[in-house]
Amino acid sequence: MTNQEVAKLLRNVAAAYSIKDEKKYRFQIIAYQKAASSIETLTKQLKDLYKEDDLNNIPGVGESIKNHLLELFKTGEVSHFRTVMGQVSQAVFPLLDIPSFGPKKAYKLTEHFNLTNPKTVIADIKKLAQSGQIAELDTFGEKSQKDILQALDEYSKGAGKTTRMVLPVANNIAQEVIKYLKKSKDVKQAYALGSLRRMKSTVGDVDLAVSSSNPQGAIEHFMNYPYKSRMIEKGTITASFLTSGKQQVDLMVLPPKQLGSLLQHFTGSKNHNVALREHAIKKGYSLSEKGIKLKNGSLKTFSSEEDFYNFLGMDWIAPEMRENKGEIELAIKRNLPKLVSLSDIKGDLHTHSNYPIEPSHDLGINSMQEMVDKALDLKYEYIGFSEHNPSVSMHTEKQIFSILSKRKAHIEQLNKSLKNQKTNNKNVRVINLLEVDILASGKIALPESCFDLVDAFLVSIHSSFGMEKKAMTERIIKGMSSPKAKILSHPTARMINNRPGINPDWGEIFEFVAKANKALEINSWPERLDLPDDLVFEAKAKNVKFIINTDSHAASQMDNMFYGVSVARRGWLTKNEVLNTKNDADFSSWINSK
DNA sequence: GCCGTTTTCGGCCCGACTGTTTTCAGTCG
Repeated sequence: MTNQEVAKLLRNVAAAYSIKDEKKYRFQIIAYQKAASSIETLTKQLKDLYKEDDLNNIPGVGESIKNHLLELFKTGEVSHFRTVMGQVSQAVFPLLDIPSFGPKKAYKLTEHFNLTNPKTVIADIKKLAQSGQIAELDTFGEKSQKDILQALDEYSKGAGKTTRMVLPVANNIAQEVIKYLKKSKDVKQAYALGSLRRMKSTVGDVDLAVSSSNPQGAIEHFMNYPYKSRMIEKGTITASFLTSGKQQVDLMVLPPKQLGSLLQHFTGSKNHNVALREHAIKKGYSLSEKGIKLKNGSLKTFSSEEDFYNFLGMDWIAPEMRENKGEIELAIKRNLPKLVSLSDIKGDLHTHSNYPIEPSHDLGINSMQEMVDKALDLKYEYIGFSEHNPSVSMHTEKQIFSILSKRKAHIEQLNKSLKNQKTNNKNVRVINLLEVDILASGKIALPESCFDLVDAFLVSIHSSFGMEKKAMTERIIKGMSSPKAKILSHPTARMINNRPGINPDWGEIFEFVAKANKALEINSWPERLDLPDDLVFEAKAKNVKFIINTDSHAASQMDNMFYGVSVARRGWLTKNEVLNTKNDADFSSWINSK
């Protein structure tokens, strides 16, 4: 059972409790939901923690839920859960992933129409709505019935509560809508907030905030956005619509003097905000998007987010850190890490040119010279070319040696001409790297005779993703043990929304990497963002060093560095832990070290 | 059911919007 599935199970238990008696079980419901969200963000599989007898340190999981989990992994089910969930129709649960359906609505419908089959319940509800029977139900009406059909229709096309966009998709929507918003005289400033501002690897819906002295006017303008498919809601300070691509955009508008609390509130995360408000209660304050309610009941407003945090007795916290992982405590102690930023980056070490290396995977589309020009634009001091190794099955060892010899000479020639061209103190040095597969056996996909034709390897996994934990761990460590292997590229090999990624013992790999003076890559490709931020956070605690790379297959893609830096920031990395913030001389001495 | 820089008992974030009501329940973030 995966963490996702366990989390869903706990949420279902919470839903069953709220159906039974929401008041009576109020705090159990919150506890189960908290445990679910905590389990969802674990970096280790619960099942592994269970095997290692290590279920004691999961936040939100106490004695009671821990014992339920023990029973779950031991026997495959939990008698307490069965009792609680058995009191409602099993047909309730599939409905809970449909937007606008909560426990109460799902229960009322399944109960009244006696729906018991979880496999057909969605189709059953659709038929009932189409035949007009739902509108006749108490507390339902024509509009609710229509809304249900709408929600079911969108759900069938993939719009569930859990579907999420990758960052560039969300970013494009946000920029489009912001550009449109700024055309209105009622819009002073507009910002992208929520998980997009926190740069989470995926975004559920696009949250925007506007400061305006005429919120109604701003909302009207927002609602006239030309590329929307339908309105979801529209109030006096908030509104939402679905874009033509069926992505949800939420807006909140407040006057400029309340912009600080608005930014803070709408950036989240939910867990960060809850923790911040619990902290504020101890001081006698109550926080909301409107400002801070003081003990005497008056509302203090903030035009800047910095002032809002400062008033609570803490430093401003970078949005990427706002996940309630201890950032509030550090902000109070005025001891937050100074996060790495894009301008700290001095080189990109994972790029693919179109140099004819006859690789096992894809080539890039631009020449080395074109990629170098882009590196100069970005004011880098160095760029590493790391095309895939020549295909081992298609070539003899001799042929590979010949290809790599020519490539080495080509790079040396390129460096020579770059040195002579040096202008305006702008120069860049080319580093001769190679991305080499770690085969299932742990062997490197390159003959040893060719090792000296390259300065260093990025090693990576491109096949046999499903290996057992222990075998996978050994494979990676063996692959990284070659003295030339300095960087483990896109370590989990995940593809967001597509492939889950491998499951080795990360703790063991982190220890190896730190001890052997090697580095883990943070891959900036938006569908990868790999190492994922939560594992970066863990690896940092084990003194692992990182390199942020773009994995570009075209010069223009080197701009993706921004996304990788965001992953690093979400993992709380400072400049010291990111090796490609070093100057050329220092970086060179690391990459050539044995 | 969880948790501890006021607590091993007694607390537990805060508000917006809609559809159905005529003061609220349900959902969402």
